[in-house]
Amino acid sequence: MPELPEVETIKNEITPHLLGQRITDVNLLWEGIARHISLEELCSNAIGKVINSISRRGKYLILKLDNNGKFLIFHLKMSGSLLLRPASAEIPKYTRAIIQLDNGTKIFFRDPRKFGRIWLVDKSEEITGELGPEPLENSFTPECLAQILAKRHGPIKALLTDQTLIAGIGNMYADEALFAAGIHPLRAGSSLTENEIKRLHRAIQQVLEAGIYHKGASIVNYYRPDGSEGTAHNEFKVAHQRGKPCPVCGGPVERILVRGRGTYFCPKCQK
DNA sequence: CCCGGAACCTGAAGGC
DNA sequence: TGCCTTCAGGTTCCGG
Repeated sequence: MPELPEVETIKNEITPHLLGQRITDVNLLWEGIARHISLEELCSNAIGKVINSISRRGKYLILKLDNNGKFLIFHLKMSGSLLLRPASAEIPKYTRAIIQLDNGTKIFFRDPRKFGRIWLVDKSEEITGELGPEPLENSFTPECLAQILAKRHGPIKALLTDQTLIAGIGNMYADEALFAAGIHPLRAGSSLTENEIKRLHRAIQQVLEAGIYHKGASIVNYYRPDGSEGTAHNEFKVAHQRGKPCPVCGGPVERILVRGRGTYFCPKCQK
């Protein structure tokens, strides 16, 4: 599942192939992927335009188009991936959209489950405006995290994955961060001590940076733009490790549901 | 405002 | 072998 480290990896790896390139064609194999705009409007606003910057905000990928200053925005949701292939390549299975560039590269937006979306907007904030702070930016401090958690009584696991509170953390990295900080996923956000918040803040940054360093986690349906897999999941200590020994105490990793989401943790190490 | 649960989707996995 | 049910989770929407 693409979360912040996966989308950051995709951004880093597509940038050299996309930056400064002109879009020569847009093809939708499933029109629902761009349901917020008509096909005609999407094509007329994208074809002929040059991609002059590529950025990430939370789990969104943002391409800024030259000439009209509009933004082409992707969200891969749970099962999406972007593959870059030569124009002559066969269309990969589950391709929902194809964007052709004038350097001969095709961007294949694959998405078996059809959750992914494409938007074209005048201002990127129309899509990303409600997102919380970027957890890897300097402005995201322990005090910032403390303010976010104060007065919130929901389980800390659910708060960490709420994109309006902090942008980019999903199910896998929330579990890893809580394990690294030694905090039980069902603790109320407001119950965390100052010390626990400091540990959690540090853990969030560490697990996300490790994820980026290992080019993302390929648990299911995540591929880098060249089709290869990331290796971050090999470093996971609890996420998707049900029944395996906790690397600290050796006890079995357990799985519970928190807000309907599978949550992996060590009941001995996380209080 | 805050919280929790259903819905959107379809491939994979498990039960019988 | 094969049909059926259940599960997976990022985000949005809706109800309490």
